[in-house]
Amino acid sequence: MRCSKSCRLRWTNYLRPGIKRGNFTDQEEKLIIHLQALLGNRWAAIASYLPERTDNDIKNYWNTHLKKKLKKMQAGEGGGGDDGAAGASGSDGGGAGGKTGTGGGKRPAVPKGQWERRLQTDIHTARQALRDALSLEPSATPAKVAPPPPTPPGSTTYASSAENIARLLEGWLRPGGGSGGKGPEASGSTSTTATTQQRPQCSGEGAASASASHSGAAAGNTAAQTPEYSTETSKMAGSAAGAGSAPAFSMLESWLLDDGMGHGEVGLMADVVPLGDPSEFF
DNA sequence: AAGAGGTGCAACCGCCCTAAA
DNA sequence: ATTTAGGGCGGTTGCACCTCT
Repeated sequence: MRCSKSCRLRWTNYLRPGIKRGNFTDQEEKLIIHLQALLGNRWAAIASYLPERTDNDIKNYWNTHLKKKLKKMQAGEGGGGDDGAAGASGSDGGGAGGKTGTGGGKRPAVPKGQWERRLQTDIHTARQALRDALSLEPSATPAKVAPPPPTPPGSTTYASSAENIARLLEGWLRPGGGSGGKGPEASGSTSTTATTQQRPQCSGEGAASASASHSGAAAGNTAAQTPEYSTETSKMAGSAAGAGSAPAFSMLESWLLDDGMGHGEVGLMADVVPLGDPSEFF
C-alpha cells in the first residue's frame, strides 16, 4: 500500500543511517536560525549544513519550536513592526524565489539550474549586502550603525535577508564584542567540511546513494560540480579560523567582492561565516 | 480518572525539474 | 517534440502522546 515515493521518503527522513534523532543542541539551533534568516525556508539547503538532520526534521523543529521562540524573543524586546520570526521569515513567506506563495500554492517560477542559480542569487545578495554594509560605514566606526536602507518595493524578495546579512556583518565588525566576535570557530565551522567529507561514505553502497544525495543535496551538488572548492575553501577556512575574526572578515570581504571568483563560493560561507548569538540578529 | 487542549513528528500532498523512453 | 517516471522540495495534515484542568 505504499508507493515508491512514500518509501523513499520514509528512507530519507527516517530509516537512513546516520540520522541523528532527539533534541537539537544549542549550536544546531543557532545555526538553523541563522541559516533560516539567510536562506529563508529552504530546508534542504539548511539541512545540508547539518548532515545528521533531515530537512523534514529541521522544518518541523522550526515550525514547532523556533518560530515560537523567536516570537517570544521579539515580544520580550517589545518589538514593534515585524512580527517576531517575520523578520527572519520575510523570506519565509514568499521570499527567495521559494515556492511558498501561500495562497496560490503555485511556486513562483524558479529558473533552471535550481541550486546553482539559487546559490548564485544568494551570493549576489550577500555581495550586495556587504557592499551596503561597507558603504554605510566607510569610516570604520562600527559602533555606529546606520539604519537599514529603505527597500525599494520591487526588490523585496530578499530584502530581509540582505538586511540580516548586513547586520550580521556589522556585528562581525564590532571589535571583540557582539555576536560576531566569537570568530569562525564559534559554531558552524564543522558543517560543510564535514558534509563534503562524510558524503562519500554513503555513496558507495547501493541504496545508500539515495540517502547520500538527499541530505546533502546542496553541498553535494556544489562539491561535485566544483571539486576544487572543498580543498581551497577548507584551506581558507582553516587560515581564517586560525587568524581570528578580523582576517576572516577581510577574507570574506575579498571573497564576496571579488567578482572574478566564480566557483566554490558556497562552501566558503559555510566554513567561514561565524554564527553568533541569533538574538542580535533579529 | 477523564476530557480538553496542546505538542511533536512522520507522512502526505502538490508542484516542479530532469532524464529517459 | 512529447510523454512518462523518478526524484527534490516546501507546506500541510493526521495522529499518538503529553500536559493541564
